[in-house]
Amino acid sequence: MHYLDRSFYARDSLIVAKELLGKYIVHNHKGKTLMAKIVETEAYMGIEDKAAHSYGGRRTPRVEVMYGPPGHVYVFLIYGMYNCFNVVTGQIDDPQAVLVRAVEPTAEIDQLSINRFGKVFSELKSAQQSALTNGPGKLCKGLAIDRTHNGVDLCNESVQSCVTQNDLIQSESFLNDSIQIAEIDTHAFEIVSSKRVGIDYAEEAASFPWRFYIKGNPHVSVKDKEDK
DNA sequence: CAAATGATTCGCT
DNA sequence: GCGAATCATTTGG
Repeated sequence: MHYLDRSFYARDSLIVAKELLGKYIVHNHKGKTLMAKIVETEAYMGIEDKAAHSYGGRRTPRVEVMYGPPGHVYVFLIYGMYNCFNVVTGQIDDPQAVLVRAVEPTAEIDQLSINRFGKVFSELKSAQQSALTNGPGKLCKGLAIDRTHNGVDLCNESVQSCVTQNDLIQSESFLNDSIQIAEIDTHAFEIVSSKRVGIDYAEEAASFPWRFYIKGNPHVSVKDKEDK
């Protein structure tokens, strides 16, 4: 197993979106290691992508992290109540990102279940069990990711860079709630490309096949007909 | 199954 | 003020 380094993220969003499939989000949170496999992503290509928050070079406080270095987390609030977890890709001042739309729980499933529904997994209705993390808002709730994680560095080197004790304290508290993405296994799978979800306002960009998911995976949020 | 609907906050015009 | 990279629930076939 190894954590992805910054060079992984410093590429075109379309490439990173595909290569993030099968990787694992690892969230060290309140003494537990919440972990889940990425099974569905969407690429947002920045300035020229009408569906992107950074379309046309829009640079507001909300989207500022997208203009920063790759390998950082962009979390935004959607519809007043749900968080969406994104990874900044590309280069500085090229505001691209990948939205993670669905994950498959692989550890601490009771903790994910409690975060989502306040009950352990075995007490959930079967509909709730199968919909635990199959959507961008759902996976954030399950993995305890919210806007406090906006701007967090996925390639955190804070331990190595500590000089003073104060640095160390800060880095430990950072490590207490760190997010990283790991490659753990390399099972083969087929990738389905499809239209992105929820961007009907984006005119011709609404039909670009910039959503990617693992074919046949039961945790994908929206499946194409041929994959049902 | 699919479609309709209400929830609820923030960022921007 | 408006509408959003959503979700749970309800309603109807």
